[in-house]
Amino acid sequence: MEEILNEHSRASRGQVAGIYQAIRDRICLLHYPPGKKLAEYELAEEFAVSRTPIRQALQRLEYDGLAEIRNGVGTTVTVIDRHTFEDIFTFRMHLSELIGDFPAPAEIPTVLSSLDHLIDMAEQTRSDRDMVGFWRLNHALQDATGKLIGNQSLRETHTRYYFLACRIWYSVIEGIFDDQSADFIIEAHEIVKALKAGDLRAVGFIQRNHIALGMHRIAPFFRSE
Amino acid sequence: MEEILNEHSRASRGQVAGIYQAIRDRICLLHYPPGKKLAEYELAEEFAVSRTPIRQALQRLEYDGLAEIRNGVGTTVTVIDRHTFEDIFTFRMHLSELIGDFPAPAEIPTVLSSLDHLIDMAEQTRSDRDMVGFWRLNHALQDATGKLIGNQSLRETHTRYYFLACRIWYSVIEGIFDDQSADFIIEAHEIVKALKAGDLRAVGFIQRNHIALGMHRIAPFFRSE
DNA sequence: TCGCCGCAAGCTGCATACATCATCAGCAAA
DNA sequence: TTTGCTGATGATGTATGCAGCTTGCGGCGA
Repeated sequence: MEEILNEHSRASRGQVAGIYQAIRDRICLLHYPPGKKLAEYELAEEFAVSRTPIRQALQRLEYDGLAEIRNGVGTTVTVIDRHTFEDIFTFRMHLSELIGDFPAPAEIPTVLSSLDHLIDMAEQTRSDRDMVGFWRLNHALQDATGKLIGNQSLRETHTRYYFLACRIWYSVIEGIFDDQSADFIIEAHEIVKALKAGDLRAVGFIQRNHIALGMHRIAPFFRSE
Repeated sequence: MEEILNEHSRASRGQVAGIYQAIRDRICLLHYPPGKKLAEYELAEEFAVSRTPIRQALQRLEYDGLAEIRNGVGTTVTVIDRHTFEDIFTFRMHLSELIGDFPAPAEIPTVLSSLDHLIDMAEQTRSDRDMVGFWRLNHALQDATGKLIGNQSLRETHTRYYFLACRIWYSVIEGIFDDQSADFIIEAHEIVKALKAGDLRAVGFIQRNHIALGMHRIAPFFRSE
């Protein structure tokens, strides 16, 4: 399988960042499902580097809560139980509510144009049932709304827990794709409307409601497990 | 100079955690002031390990936002400007407000007894003008309130940004010790009262108000710089 | 005297070898 | 049959040497 993001092509400086991102994306896309063993030596061979930068990337992933390193045993992708799942989604809902408390730092027209583009692509991936494309659009939406957050700490945390959460809904995306992609487009449209009205607080609430929708949509899959 | 927390005494297992904690505490206590160079080789010699575990600890500190690693230059303690300072404190205020939204996971009586003990010690450090002791009590209060947070993600974030913030007020503690220590004791008492009344939401608001007080107390020091 | 170029020193980034730990299969004794 | 020991195995943890980057100083030329 090809790389989702061909980031680890740059040669000397900052290999770790690219490797980290590549592995993180694989985890989020369930190419590396929960419980999957992440052997340092194998990854080192694949990325054509030594174990050292791989270890750095894995340690960052552990710090993110995406991987678990046990001495003498190995590194595995973390398994998320229902309780943790609800914790993360609930927390993200609260975070989104805070967005409106800070003035937007980015230029609104720039964000609006990227949102327009994003909506167009979303219509396409929806009709194509392109899961990976849809997943990347979620990244893009996350990126766009992140630019509207006027508090650096909130923005960091917002991003951090997005990456913890995105792989969860991706694990059940097959069963909820129609609803989820429809809501995605609605969400993007609503955000555009809110932005045009200059109502940043509404953006946060729209996102919060959307996270809640996703949470209730995913929850049944956890109960059945 | 002796270690503040003698954590790096344990031999084989998890050296990194102890080293990380030791360096973090030094940064928070301004033993390593902003801009201070953290040379891997020196630290390796001091902790009697190789550069490898030192590098791990420094990378975690960088991820925390406490250190900055630049290739070919060195690792330095980050400098916090006024804007970042306000971002962090404001965000922490919002986080504290969320505490009341989740049921307390810990047993209240346990927390209450540790708070009682904490108040006694606070009176002592206040009359002794014991800055380091006071700093450790802040850690303890952070720990105690952390046990009241019923959402793991919120708890993690709460702790994370505490460590980013605590070194800031410590840098000006000399000028505000009397006010700060007095408020600390008041805060602890108020939290005890709120807990006895079963009003967890009040705990969050008390903490929020206290963070705001600290923020306004520290802000003038930034303006003069 | 001023400015530019190049080299050298010091630091982090990376690769590699070795140490240590956790696990389990296999065997022997109760 | 069960239990407990033991050695092999494969993983991560650590030490160390070298490569590459950044910076500053000194020398050289205008």
